[in-house]
Amino acid sequence: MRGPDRDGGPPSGPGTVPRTVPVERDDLGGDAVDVAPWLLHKVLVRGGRSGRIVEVEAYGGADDPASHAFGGPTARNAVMFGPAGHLYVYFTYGMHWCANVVCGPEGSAQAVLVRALTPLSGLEGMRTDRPPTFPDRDLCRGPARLCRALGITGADDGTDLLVPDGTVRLVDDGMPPPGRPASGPRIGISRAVDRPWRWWVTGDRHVSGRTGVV
DNA sequence: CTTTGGATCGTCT
DNA sequence: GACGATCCAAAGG
Repeated sequence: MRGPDRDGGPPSGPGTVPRTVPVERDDLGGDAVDVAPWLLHKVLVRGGRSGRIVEVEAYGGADDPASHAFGGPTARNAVMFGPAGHLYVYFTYGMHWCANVVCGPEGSAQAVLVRALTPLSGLEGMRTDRPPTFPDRDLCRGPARLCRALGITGADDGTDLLVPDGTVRLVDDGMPPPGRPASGPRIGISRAVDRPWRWWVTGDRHVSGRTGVV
C-alpha cells in the first residue's frame, strides 16, 4: 500500500509529519456553541479508520428545546450529563447511529453532533457493505453515514475520546480550525430552528445538506 | 441537479 | 401511540 493507513496516526511521511497535538479535556469544557466550530478540522479515529471533521452542530442542555437533554436526564442521554470529552451515541429512525462529543461543564449536558468527515484513512474498510459504485465523497457525508463508515454503534456510547489507546479517539494533527467557517440553522430539527448552531468548512464537498447559507 | 415517500424501532408521553 | 439531531432509491428537470 502507499497511503497513510496506519492505525490512528496522522498522515506520515519523511519531512511532512504534522505534530500530533493531544486534545485536552479543558479544550472541550466551554459551551457547545464555542467548542463546535473549534472542532472543525480535528480528526475522529476508530480502529484503522479516520476522517477530518468538516461539519458540526451544537446542542445545549436543559435550555435547548432541540437537545436530547431538554427535559432532564434519561437512560439514553445519560452520557451527555457526564464529563466533557466522552462520546454520546444515539440510535434514531429505527436504523441509524449518530455520534456527539460531550462538552461544557459536567452536568450541563451539552454536546456537539459530528455531521460530516473528510475520509482520511481506512477507506477500504469504510466501503465494505457498500455498493461498488458508492462515491467516496459520500462515505462520511451525514451523521449516520460517518458512524457507519467508522463502525461507531451504541457499544461506543460513553467512550472517553481523549484516551490514547481508546476505541474511538479525537485527535488534533495540527491543522487549525477554519478562520471563517460557514454557519446556519441546524438540520432535521423541529424546535429552536432559529438558532444558527451548525458550522461547516466553507466549500468542502464532504459537507452534508445545503452549503449555500452563511 | 431536485423532490418524494418509505424504511424501521428505541425512546418518551 | 407518536415521533424522530436520517438515509436511500426512484422519478422528474
